[in-house]
Amino acid sequence: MTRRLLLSIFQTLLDHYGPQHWWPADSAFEVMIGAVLTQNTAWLNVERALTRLRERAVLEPSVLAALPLDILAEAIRPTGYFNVKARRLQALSQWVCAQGGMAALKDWQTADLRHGLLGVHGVGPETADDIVLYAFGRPVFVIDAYTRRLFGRLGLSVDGEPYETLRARYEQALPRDACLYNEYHALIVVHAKTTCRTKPACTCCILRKQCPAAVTTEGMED
DNA sequence: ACCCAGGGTCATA
DNA sequence: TATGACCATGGG
Repeated sequence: MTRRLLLSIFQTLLDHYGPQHWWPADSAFEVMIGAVLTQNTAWLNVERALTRLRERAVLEPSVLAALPLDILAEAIRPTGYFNVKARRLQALSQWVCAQGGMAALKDWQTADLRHGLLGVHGVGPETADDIVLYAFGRPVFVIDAYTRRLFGRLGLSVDGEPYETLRARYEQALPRDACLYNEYHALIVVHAKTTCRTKPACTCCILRKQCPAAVTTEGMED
């Protein structure tokens, strides 16, 4: 696993798509809410739900923590899984309040933040890392389905590797830089949304140069 | 009509 | 530990 290769891939994506300035939100707490709402859900629908929450003036830990579940579920209806996510948002909001609010959480160590978030119902590894990186600006490398697919195609991982294995490997290979991880994950997502989903894409996209497998699979694509 | 989207939990073997 | 069912709306 070469740092050079990972940085070269990053540079190619950055040159092509430009800085993404993630996460799109007005506050750290809104990042947390968005992270839960976007679970297996298109971001457009998350924006609709966030707008509805804003209209109802409930985008605050103490308010959300006490909001009746049916009201909350109705507000986030556009994201799908609204009953499930209503409970998750409430659990997360109650946890934030119990820890003394967002300001108190900003003093926590990165590992404690991660561990604490993972203890909240409905917050798994990816959602926790989205929050740690994009709400608190800590250097954790987020692994999502796009990351798995891209790095898999580039020959940097194999199918079925556990989340922690991948995260540890990429964090070890790259400098521990929150700004780098921020842009890298955002660029992977943007790239995935604007490129082919079904083909071994590195043979037909801007990352062709960096893809060792492109040599062996060359000619198989149209 | 189909597939999938910036996942996670829970029950089962 | 490893699958599978389930959650559910909206866009292409």
